Amino acid sequence: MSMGEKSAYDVLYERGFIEQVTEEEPIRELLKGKGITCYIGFDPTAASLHIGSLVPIMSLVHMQLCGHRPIALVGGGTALIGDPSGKTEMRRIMTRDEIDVNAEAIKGQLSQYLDFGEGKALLLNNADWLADLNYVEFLRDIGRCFSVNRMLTAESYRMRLEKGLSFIEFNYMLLQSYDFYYLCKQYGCILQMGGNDQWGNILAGIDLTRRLEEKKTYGMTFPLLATSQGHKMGKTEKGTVWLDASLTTPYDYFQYWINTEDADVKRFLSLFTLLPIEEIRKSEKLVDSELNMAKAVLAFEATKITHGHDAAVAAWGAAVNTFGLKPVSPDLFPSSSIPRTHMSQDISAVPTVAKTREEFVTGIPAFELFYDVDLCASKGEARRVISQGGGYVNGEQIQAFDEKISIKHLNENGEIDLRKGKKQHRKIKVS
RNA sequence: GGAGGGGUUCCCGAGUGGUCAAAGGGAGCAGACUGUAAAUCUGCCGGCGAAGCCUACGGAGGUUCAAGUCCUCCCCCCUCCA
Repeated sequence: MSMGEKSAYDVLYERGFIEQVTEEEPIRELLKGKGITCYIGFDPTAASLHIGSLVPIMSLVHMQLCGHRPIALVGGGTALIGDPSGKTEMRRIMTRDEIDVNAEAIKGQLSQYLDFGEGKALLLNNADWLADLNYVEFLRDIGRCFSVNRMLTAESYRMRLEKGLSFIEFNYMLLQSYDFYYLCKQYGCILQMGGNDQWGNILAGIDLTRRLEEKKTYGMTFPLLATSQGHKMGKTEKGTVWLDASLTTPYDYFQYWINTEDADVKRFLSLFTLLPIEEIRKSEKLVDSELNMAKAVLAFEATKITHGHDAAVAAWGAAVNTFGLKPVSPDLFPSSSIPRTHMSQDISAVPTVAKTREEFVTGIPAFELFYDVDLCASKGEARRVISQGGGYVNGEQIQAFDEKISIKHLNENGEIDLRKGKKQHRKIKVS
């Protein structure tokens, strides 16, 4: 490795990934080399990962880029139990089938980010070794290594002792510890990473591995993702932004990032893009329209990583057309592949609904159309929104909620542009 | 197993038998101001609708002209005691 090259630790540190490590110096040394095997677990509690998982995912991406071997562990087995960490109450217990379906979907998603080619990374499911454990054997071999007294002092459990904690959840820590032990033994994994709420579970795994294998292992946690407003972006929050294109379109995904608060731009560029940190640092002093360009770059690069270059370009193009997004100056973020000039009128990324010409001959009341194209969740909401001045056809504010939208609103391309508020567009293609 | 306290609309949380689609806060949506930002202010915030109707307060029954509010049984959660 050449002198100037950054180690994985340096990269993760300077990009703001590291919240806590078990032992800073040894880990720093360890990551200077190559071929370290590390792992992060992903819970298959939903059919798709969401933005909250992006920090762990990106950390694995960096590890791989630095020549290490990440293991992405889908928690098909642990999900059967339910992790109480960071939860204020017990989660619904999921069925085996639900979890299996989710686990498969998540495997596919992780493949978008990591190269699971031979020896480069591993994609495992802990159901493979947890589901068939024998209870008595497990208690004798693993259970004896855990002190209940000590477990009760863990923050994640202490919190739950106020509200109630079931025995099944109390065992989660043992299973996750067993995972680490297992991965260490089978794959030589010596570093477990995860969100900061995983700190207790990670420490427990390190202890177990030392007791059973007499091997030294390490842990690292990431800050839990929140906006500078303190809003969580977790999956239990409203408005979840999924990584699956069918749940959150690339266009909406792009829009999510471009709406980033000013104060978060630099941090998010560091965490969610692969742009060189030196270029990102320069974004700190950007203001006004240049800061918005930085947001465009953030949105573009983040969308590219998740949905690919073409989808990112399409989403960018739609933003240019719809919001008059300015092209990014060539001297800002030179490493970004964001298009720097306007291109042809491609706003295909704006959700489009096909309609027949007949439907518009007599005209359709605006509120019904808003409901129909899914801009509003109910006709009642549509009435309210339009009555309050939040409805637009072709950029013109709609005056009455039952105003008829008809063929006279068609533009030269045979389209009608509907808009709710400032940001939510829907295009109607009439044929 | 015993005693007590709870389960309310997306979340938290108030709720005297009628004036409860249900206070208040948060989230969300829209308007103004802006930079597709934040902050702030304003309006909205179960569904369908012209009035009005329908669906909701853990579940099932019951009392009543009328029940989130009373009774019975069941389910779940919490606290203390065993």
